[in-house]
Amino acid sequence: MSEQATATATRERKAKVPPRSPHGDAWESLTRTHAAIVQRLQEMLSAADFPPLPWYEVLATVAEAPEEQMRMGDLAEALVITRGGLTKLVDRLVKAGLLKRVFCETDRRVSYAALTPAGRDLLAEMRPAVIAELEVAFSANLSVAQANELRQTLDSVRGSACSA
Amino acid sequence: MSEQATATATRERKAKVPPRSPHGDAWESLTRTHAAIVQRLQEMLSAADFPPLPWYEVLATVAEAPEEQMRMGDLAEALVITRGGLTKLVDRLVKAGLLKRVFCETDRRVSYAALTPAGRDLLAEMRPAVIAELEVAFSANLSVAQANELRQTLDSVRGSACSA
DNA sequence: CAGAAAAACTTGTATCTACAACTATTGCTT
DNA sequence: AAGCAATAGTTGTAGATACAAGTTTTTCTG
Repeated sequence: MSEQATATATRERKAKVPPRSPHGDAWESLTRTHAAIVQRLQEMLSAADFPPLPWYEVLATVAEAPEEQMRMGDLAEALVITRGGLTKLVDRLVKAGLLKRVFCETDRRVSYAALTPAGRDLLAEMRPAVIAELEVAFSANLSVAQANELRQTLDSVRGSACSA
Repeated sequence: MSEQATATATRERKAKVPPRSPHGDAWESLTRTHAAIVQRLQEMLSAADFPPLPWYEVLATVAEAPEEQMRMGDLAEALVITRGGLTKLVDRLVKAGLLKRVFCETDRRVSYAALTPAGRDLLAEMRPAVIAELEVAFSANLSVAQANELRQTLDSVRGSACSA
């Protein structure tokens, strides 16, 4: 069997590489679309003298949390970055006055990242710009209904990707 | 009482921050799902002693190109990374023997990244592992038909995101 | 047909991220 | 209650990426 495969491969080199699959193609489309939109957003933010995209993601995530504060570990998980990386990212936001650290009374190990007024103000400024950019990127080819459908599909995929 | 006061204060503070939008939610889902799957793939590759994900993406993209080679600029655009970044990425792959640089006869400015036999072999080894991981992540919640639909949706979004 | 402008790629630098080791605190087990 | 394991977060270091400036080759223009 592998003899035959090798012989075939010798004649037709590309046959050695397994073919693409529907799920693989969907992934390729997902990753390239993601990268393209990230690029657009970063260009826009940089042109408007806003902080980089990861800062926005932190602010937007913390703002959704109760009391506008979040445990470091939970925040890292939500953003899908490492805890070490988050520590330094939050350090920068704290230094910029956009977040403050809040220490837990009942468990001295945990610390929270909490929105400051300046952080809330900046988010309020950035959000419309980000959303406008996304509208341009999405709306041309995606109705609101389609956007919701897309979100549901992706959420379910993420559900299984995280659990396993 | 104080609960109500707190709730009101919270609501008033958050009112400064513009609300979320359907497209914004779709984007959030897209970016987090992307990150989650990347994380899974990288874990798998590292556990199997394979090179990191960007190497796979380079190999897979070059392998699809005619003659299994691609101009640096086109490759950078396809991967949605900067040309400077690609130069160094390809440097590493060349040093590992997976790619070779081919210089254009008619235009001495351009250079191609071309697959070596070792690069083709490695891709042939990695692809099944990557696809298997994606099948696990996707298949649980996505039929082949749904995967194709997802790909089409994302492709059309990318089309408008890139052109503008 | 010079000489400027553009194009393709590379390089230098500074920042950011991940990975692994480390500290401090809490929970569990006997 | 003592000691070991688990949890939460930080830090040190190495590697990777973006951004901007630099080099070489090609194209355009007067």
